[in-house]
Amino acid sequence: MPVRVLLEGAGPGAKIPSHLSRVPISLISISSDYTNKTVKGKVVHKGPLVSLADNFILKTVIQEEDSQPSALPQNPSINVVLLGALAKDFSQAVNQGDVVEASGFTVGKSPTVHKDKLHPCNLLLSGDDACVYVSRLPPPPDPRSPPAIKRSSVLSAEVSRTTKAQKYTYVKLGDLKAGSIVNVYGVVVFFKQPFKSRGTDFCSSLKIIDQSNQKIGCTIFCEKLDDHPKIFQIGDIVRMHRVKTQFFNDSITLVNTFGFSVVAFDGAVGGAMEPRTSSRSFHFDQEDRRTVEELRSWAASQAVLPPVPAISLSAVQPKAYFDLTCQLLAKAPIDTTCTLLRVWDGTRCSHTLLKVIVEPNVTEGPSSFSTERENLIANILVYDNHVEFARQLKPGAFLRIYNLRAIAGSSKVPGLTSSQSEEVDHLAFHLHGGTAYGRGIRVLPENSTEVQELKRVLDAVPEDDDNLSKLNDSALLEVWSTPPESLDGETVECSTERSCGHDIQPTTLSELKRSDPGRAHHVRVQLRSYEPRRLHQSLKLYCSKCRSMQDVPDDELLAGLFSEASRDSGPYSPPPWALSGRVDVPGDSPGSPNRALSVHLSTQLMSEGKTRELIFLMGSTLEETCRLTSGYQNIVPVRSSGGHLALVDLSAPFLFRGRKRYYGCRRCSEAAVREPCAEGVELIDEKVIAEALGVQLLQFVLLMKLELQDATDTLDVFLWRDAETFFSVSAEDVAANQEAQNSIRQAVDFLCPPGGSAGERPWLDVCLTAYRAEDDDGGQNQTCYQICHTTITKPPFARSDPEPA
DNA sequence: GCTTAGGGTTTG
Repeated sequence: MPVRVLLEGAGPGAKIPSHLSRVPISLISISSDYTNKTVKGKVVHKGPLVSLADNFILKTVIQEEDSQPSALPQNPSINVVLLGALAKDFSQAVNQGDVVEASGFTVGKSPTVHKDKLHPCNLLLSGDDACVYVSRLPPPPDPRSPPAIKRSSVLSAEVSRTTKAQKYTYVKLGDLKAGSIVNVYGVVVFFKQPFKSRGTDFCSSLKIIDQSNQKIGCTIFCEKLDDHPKIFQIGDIVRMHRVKTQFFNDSITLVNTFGFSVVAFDGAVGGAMEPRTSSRSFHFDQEDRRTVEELRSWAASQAVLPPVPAISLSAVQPKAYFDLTCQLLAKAPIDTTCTLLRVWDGTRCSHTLLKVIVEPNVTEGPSSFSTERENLIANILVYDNHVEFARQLKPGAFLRIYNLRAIAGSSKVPGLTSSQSEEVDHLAFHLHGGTAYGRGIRVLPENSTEVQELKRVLDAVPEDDDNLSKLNDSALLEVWSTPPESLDGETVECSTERSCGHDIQPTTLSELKRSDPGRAHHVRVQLRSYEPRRLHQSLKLYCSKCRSMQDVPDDELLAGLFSEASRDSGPYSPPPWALSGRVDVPGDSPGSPNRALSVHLSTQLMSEGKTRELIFLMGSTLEETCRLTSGYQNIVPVRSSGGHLALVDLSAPFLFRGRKRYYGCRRCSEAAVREPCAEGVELIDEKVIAEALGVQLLQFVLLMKLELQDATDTLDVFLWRDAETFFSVSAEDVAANQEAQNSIRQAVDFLCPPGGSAGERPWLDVCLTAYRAEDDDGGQNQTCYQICHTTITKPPFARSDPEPA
């Protein structure tokens, strides 16, 4: 068994072999030998198990665990690619949050280092030597925790749970009876972050609802914060195991009981199914996935959910209560009941922010910032019970602060010296004492979508010394933010243009929703939001034959496939039409040696002198293949299989042409290595080669879901068939070059500025078609909308190219 | 040892 689960106290044999010694992730490098070495880390990302024709591959990211909690904002993380049975076992046995130790790995260069900024190397685990150990250790000793006997009982409960593979049943909230122990699912409509109770535990308070429309209050007592529900916002979905029902004030409430566990999920329809849990093992199958999806779509269609009060600093108005997602830059104690948190979210508040003077030398983090930066920093005063929590926060942490109050110009702010005049109408922020209204602070995990989104906004803020582009203001904004005065009015300048030629009057979204499908419509709208937020995920591979759509594999996965393909090169006989030889691949750095790889060429092409037009290349790494594209127009990677030449698995590109890579459909291709017919063919391109190889060529497409908005309603529409027209970019270019990717990012940021309010979003003239489509469950027909014949005409601000002063 | 809290008409 390549994945071994180690449990403390499980006896000999459940130990990592003593001849192995551990290497810190930070010290991993290409040149060293890692025989008898291990790498240990916490699984911070676990990718899906990808099944290939005769293999499995899985990508994960592990992070070095520091013995001191939260010493650094980020410990070193490294990509790990697992292949074969190991990938399958890992997928089943290991959960995000587990600590794993790997041995028998090889070290390669990480092809995604520029994108993910993780370790420059990756680990490849494949073959018999590779092994992953999963540590299921009890929690670190805690002075307040009960003696070991309790821990061991918790641990044995854990073991029996994992071995039994229990099937859980869930009770609908409308069917709860007092005096039983149940498992439930629900959508969160109210929550309080865990707070210290008067007893021994922290207490979380939730209210959840489900399709039975019954709202149920839940109280969770746990000593460890990590065992509490990880709720980030209203609409999140929780699954709780082993809660007891009891009557209080004439209604049923839920309280956790022995063996309690909870998993939380983002509530967004179509969002990631990333479980938030501290459980070391938990059951989650297709049925659970469906339950979460059903709750998501049910909640989305109901008006039961209170609005999420999350806004950015740019949208804050005096006296408002709101939730803020932000990064902590610095903090300073004010007095025993009050602490100052200095935070930002990358957006500029439209009101001047109050400055708070603190005593010198008490600030943790930078004590001052540039004037420009100061204008983006909100000063938050947290009081009473929150002071204790704030003390544990480290500058750099990403936070969500709930029920913040914006207060204009109070001269009574503690720490404001008497010599400082009252600053009228300057906004300060208060987190009042107590937990009413869910007041509290939560540290958001680095890998959460919330933090990813925030980082994107923060990254877009110009550097400190920049003489800040003044493009972002008045004159332009006024043009963009003027709402349409009438639907046919010419008063609004729009940032898109229709090219459909339909002679129809613009309609409102609410009218459009009432009309029958099968027609085209013109609307004037703003872009309220879009998915996927990570734009590279909008690039897909589409098969025009079977109409399937799939994600584009990332380089980490591809590198693993190439590495795997080069591993098992048994003897083979090249096809009769091929001329075989060797090609020198230069080393990747000046000192490193060249490698000679086997290549096969078409005799016919050779005879025509076309030696550089097409090679079949064996045993290359992904990187080497890419490097050779400068010398050969078409490179088809091949391997030996069953004594013959075969294509590498169709999960990998079957063809490299310059920076472009071409994929084939695994379902519709009957691939074999054959000689292309080059007679009378001007240009040997992907189509010629795909045809020769029996490959059904996949097409790069862009697929996004946009939420449009006008004064009457909002509407989810797809941008797919005409996505290239919309962005004036080809999907193939997006797949191959960064500039095309950037142009989409700029366009989207222009249509929907990060952190921007509705007033900052330009108006768009859009042509939509409405059509009936079967939904995923196969039964119900639903009306879908697609943007067509529409092009963005206004170029985004050239932020990187400010006007000379 | 088997409590703790049980939202909410919002302080500084």
